[in-house]
Amino acid sequence: MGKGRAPCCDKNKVKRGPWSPQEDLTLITFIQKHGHHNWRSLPKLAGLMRCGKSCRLRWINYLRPDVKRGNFTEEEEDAIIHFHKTLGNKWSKIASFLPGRTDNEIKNVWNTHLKKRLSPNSSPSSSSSSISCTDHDDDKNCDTELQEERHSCQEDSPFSSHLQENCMHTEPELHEVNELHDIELLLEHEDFDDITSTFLETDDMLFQEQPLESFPQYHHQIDHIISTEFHNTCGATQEVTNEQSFDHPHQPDNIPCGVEETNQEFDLWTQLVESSSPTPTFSPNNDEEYNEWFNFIDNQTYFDDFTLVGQVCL
DNA sequence: AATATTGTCAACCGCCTATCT
DNA sequence: TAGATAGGCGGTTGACAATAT
Repeated sequence: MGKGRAPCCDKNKVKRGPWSPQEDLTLITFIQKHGHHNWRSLPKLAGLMRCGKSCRLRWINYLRPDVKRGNFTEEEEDAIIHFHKTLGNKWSKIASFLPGRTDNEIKNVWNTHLKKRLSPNSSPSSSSSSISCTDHDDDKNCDTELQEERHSCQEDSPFSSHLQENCMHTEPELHEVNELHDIELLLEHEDFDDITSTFLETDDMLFQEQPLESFPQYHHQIDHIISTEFHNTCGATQEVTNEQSFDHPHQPDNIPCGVEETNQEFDLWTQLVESSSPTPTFSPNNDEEYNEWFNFIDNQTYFDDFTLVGQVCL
């Protein structure tokens, strides 16, 4: 091997730059159908001319169903400032306290807004440099402080109550909701609005049932995606929920089908993907059709045997 | 109205770490 | 145990939009 690492992919053969709607749809559809066991091989299997890393990034930062969109609330910004004091530029760790927010997004917000907000008379680095654990090689201390932070979050949080709830994860999170029972529990919770408002835009409809018949032109494709083939792909011995084909934020990579990943299973996954019918290609004829389909996909976060039971908005 | 400047954020780069063989 | 590989992370870039001149 030559000096340095081999590139993860041949840069001459992969597309770069902004993702097209068509590519987004292809990626979403593929992951909905097969999950993602191996980012490197995923683009090839999905028929995308993209680097695996690019697919992963696009999925995690933009397409993943539980990504929260929209402006940061004051509570979230305060949280970022607070945790940045403790953790420094550990964006992924800070993101673990803010459900639905990605490290990339938090980093951008810090660099574009918060740094300036704090900087009029004090240098941006001063806040973090004063904390011992910002040293990158001191992760043990950081982890200790992180745990203390989580602990303090339960007792004496500097933030509002609903942020505490997010931090504590005591209530069912939306990305965990795939049972009507859970939804009912959520709806019954007295602070339901507070809880959901941290995940959803205010005007988003929760758990809005959307009949497949509304999209006759895509009925066949949709039906195909959520067909029993999904279950077959995941293996017959496991009780499978479609939720499990998605990333769970800030936890180890989701293992489709809820099984421990082994190489054998990865090989099996690859074989199944290759042997299964190709991921449907979507060719909306116009913007309207595209938007219709894309919105529908947005709403198709969780399925339960062909029945749409929940929505996590983008 | 045209141009320059500034702000925003998605995407890329390259390094580090964990895991596998 | 060492080398290879994939995933993850933080820093940076560049395209585009918004605002100022």
